[in-house]
Amino acid sequence: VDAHLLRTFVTVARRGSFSAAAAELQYTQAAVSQQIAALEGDLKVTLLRRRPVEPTEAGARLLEHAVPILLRMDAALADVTRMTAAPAAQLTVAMTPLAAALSAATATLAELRTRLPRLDVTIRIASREDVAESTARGKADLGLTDGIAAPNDPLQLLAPLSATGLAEVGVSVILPCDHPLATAPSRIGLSHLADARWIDAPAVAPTLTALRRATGIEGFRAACWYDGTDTLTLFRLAAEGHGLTLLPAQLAVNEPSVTAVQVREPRLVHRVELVHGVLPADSPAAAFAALISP
Amino acid sequence: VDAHLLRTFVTVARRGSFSAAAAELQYTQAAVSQQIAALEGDLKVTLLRRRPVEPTEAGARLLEHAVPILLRMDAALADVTRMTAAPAAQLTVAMTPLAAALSAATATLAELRTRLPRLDVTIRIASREDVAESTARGKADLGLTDGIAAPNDPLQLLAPLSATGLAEVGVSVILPCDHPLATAPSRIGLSHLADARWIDAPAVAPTLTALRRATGIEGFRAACWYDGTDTLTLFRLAAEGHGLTLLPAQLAVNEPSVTAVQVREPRLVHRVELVHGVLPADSPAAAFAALISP
DNA sequence: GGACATTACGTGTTACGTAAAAATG
DNA sequence: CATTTTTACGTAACACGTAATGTCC
Repeated sequence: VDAHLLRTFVTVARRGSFSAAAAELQYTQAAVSQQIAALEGDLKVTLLRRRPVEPTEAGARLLEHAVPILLRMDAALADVTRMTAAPAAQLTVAMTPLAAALSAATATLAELRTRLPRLDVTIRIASREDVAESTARGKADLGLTDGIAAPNDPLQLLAPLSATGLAEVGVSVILPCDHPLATAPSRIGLSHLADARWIDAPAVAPTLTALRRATGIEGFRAACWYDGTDTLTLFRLAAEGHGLTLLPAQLAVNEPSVTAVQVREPRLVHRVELVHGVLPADSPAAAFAALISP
Repeated sequence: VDAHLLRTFVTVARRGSFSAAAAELQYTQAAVSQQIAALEGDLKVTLLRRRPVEPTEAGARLLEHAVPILLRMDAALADVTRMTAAPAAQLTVAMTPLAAALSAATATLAELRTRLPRLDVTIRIASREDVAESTARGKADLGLTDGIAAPNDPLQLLAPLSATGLAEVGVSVILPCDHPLATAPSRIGLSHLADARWIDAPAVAPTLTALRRATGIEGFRAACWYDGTDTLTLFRLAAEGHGLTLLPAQLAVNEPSVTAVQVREPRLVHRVELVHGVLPADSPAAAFAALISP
């Protein structure tokens, strides 16, 4: 039961093919076959059905563990090596679209760029998963992520990272201007909207799963899916009545086709957090964190 | 960067000795030395100071990752093998003292014992860490743990386990009868007590850390530590004025020397959760879970 | 000097690649 | 029949044990 057997198992399951996994991992097909056989022999369970290659029930269960394990091993490696690595002349910050919009991060990075001209600053806008994963794996020095939560509650992140809260703003329901509720009282309870049509836009807005968890209400079923990261597109979908979505009011002020109605109950905030592994002293990453966190 | 290098590293760090770790892991001292050398070579960092053997800064950081990684690997192994293993004639349930007191678990187990006389039922009372860990590792089939949280909020468990809430009761401050607050209004706000003397009894009562997290208030400093698992002893310590503690009121009714004053604010509950990995259908564990959960 | 960690060296196992066989659609 | 996985086998690397050497209280 070795770690890199898990890695090839995960790769085979993801790619759905022994040969493809072998190519990705720089192995022979035969080697991959042997590794899977060894793993199945150790556990005395069939993990994959062949032709087509897909995980069995036991394999699926193992995947649920293996993916976080491998992520954490990469994080451990990145964390430890970062402690000794020379302070790089490079700073990569990954952030979700809303984290960028709701924090002073991009402005602070611009400031840092002028103050340290020799520093190579890179910004990566990505989904929440990508931000957490690339920060944990050390592909980014810092991450900025967002989500909804009760006031002062930290976000629940999957990856093993330190986190500090940066900002909290109220959340609002984005409605088409001609929606019946748009002219209603300026604040609204979410419980009345659990049965409405919602847009699931996990890369931009809070996920509906997070919404259910934060409110404790089932419902919030998706009528429309949007996998992109563009806020404008999301507004247009909302304006055209494809469903509701939850965004900070300040983002909607310049959008004439939609109205933002603040959520009164339950008490929720849209929260931005800075996440990071080890921050070596005197590193650009530590400088940025110090600039942005107070 | 192999998993079992991590295992020997953790063992060496815990035991504080290469030879002791070698004895525990059934290796030669030389083998352990080589493994640590290999790990340090891979990471290009010194992980341990020798004589005395203690982790360096980098080593300490690695430990923070390594321990959960190894726990999760054991959990993965236990989970997958449990899916195929024959339904055992044995049922081991680990629980914290308060989980036992606040749930019908022991009664249900007694019932199960009479209904399935051939079943070998074992109860293990242990600390929260032990319950979580032994359940994750498969040493126990099920665990019952407790803690304080906001109403309907799940407990935050470290181990990778499924959890279902079983019970929630109000929390009360346990005071000596002659305490000034004992005769005061029957409900009290916790914020007034942040600066009081508290007893840290992590195995029985909620940990003070959990208290700070749940209330968002710093403070709750310990004036007295109790590592045991006995509720009566904790009551005596509270009665003698060594400090306050937080327990469900119903446990104090038969204790003449202490009074329980319910906590009014913030809204907190003492919550009991059933935790488990995979529950094979038709297993005694699944039967118990079905009996106790609705 | 004694306990403990490291280095040196020999050996058995393992893990991979090449190549041939089997299986599946 | 072609593509993909499995099996067979040779080789090279590795990881461990034994034993000798080094090092710190």
